[in-house]
Amino acid sequence: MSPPSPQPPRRRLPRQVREQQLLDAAVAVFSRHGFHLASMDDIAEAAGVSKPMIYAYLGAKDNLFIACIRRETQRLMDVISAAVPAGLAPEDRLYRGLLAFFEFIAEHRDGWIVLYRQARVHGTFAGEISAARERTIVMVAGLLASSSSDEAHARALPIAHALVGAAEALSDWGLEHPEETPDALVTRLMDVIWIGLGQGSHVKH
Amino acid sequence: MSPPSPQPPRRRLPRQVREQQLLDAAVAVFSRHGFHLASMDDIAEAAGVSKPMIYAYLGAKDNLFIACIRRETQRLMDVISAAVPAGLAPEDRLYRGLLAFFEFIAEHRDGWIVLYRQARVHGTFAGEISAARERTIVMVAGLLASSSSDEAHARALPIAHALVGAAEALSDWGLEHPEETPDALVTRLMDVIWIGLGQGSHVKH
DNA sequence: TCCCTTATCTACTCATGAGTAAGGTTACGA
DNA sequence: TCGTAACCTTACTCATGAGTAGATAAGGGA
Repeated sequence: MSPPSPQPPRRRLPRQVREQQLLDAAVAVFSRHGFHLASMDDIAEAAGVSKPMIYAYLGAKDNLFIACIRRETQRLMDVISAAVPAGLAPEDRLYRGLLAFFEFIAEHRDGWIVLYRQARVHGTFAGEISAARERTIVMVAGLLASSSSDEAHARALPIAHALVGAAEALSDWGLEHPEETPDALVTRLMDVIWIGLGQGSHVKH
Repeated sequence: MSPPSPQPPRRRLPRQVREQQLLDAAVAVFSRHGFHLASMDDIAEAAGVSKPMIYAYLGAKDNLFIACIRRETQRLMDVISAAVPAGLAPEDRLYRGLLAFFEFIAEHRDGWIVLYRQARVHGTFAGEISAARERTIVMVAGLLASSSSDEAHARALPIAHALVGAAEALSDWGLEHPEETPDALVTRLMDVIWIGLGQGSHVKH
């Protein structure tokens, strides 16, 4: 009998590469199982590496999770910022921002939404997310307010909250309907918030 | 010196009363710490009772959590159903439904939203919540669709998702702004979804 | 060729918290 | 008054999983 194949050959990789692999694995596992049910062993296994590596590179579980959140929020922010150039009409800016958002979600299918919701729930990480979320909402409020006065902004804030909530919920729905393009999602949402349901006989058919 | 008061006199209570106390305590603790960080000991202590009581009355942790969700969703459903009598115009039905929702949240301040989000996140309980949530959404879609044809209903569904998401997000915002009455919240939301932001110069000031 | 730094592993420790066994105590009915 | 059933407790067991100590190997530079 052949001796049990001694070791699967350990490939040494430069730190930065391994780190990204670890984050990829962590995002996947956290999304699937949730923060608490995801064990460090699971993540290590998913990354094809042993547990102490994670501690060496990304630190304890909390840190690892925060690192995931940071990387993913940053990606989302970058995508949206890039999609909304200054100097467009509010309607267009809103449209493009929403489109970028829905496209991002569609690309990250499983990962993003779940990870995001995880983070909102646990008090430990809520700060991390609410900061990013709050920035988004303020930005959206900026798009909505016609004048740049403080008062206009204050009036727009709760509406921005509602709008962001609507976009999140709609992207949830979109995940269950893969045939729905991001563009179609934006149109649905814009129809409601820009035109309003009161026009004509509610939802047209 | 007085001998240490031997025991705080144990009050024996009938099962049904104790059960409700346990659920109250569980909702409070789950809301504050989240499902996983809430220990059965915490809950027992909050209820002023020892751990095995929980197991005797409500069963294991999962069961206890589901019992919390069931009781609280039922309460919300009851409140909303009662607030939306048949035979009103869609706009009024929508208005009253939303009002009931915001009022419920305001009354349950800490408890509801957090508990609810918990449940949405964990795969184990997601089914429990999505059923209730789906029912709500279908109901809202019914309010929105002008005709009762299947097609009209299908068109209204994603909008209902967005609307429910918006209401949830707005109630989050409302919790941070206690001076905001439920009625004011409904008005803000109705202004957006019924009239639309495109009218006039976006958000008025 | 031989270091020596960096990457990586195996094999633990130890706290926490779910769940339980077995027994004490109170109230109510006969 | 005396059971007896329902209520309630103390004091455990035991699995799980976070985090770590210490050894091993790979590969680039001298």
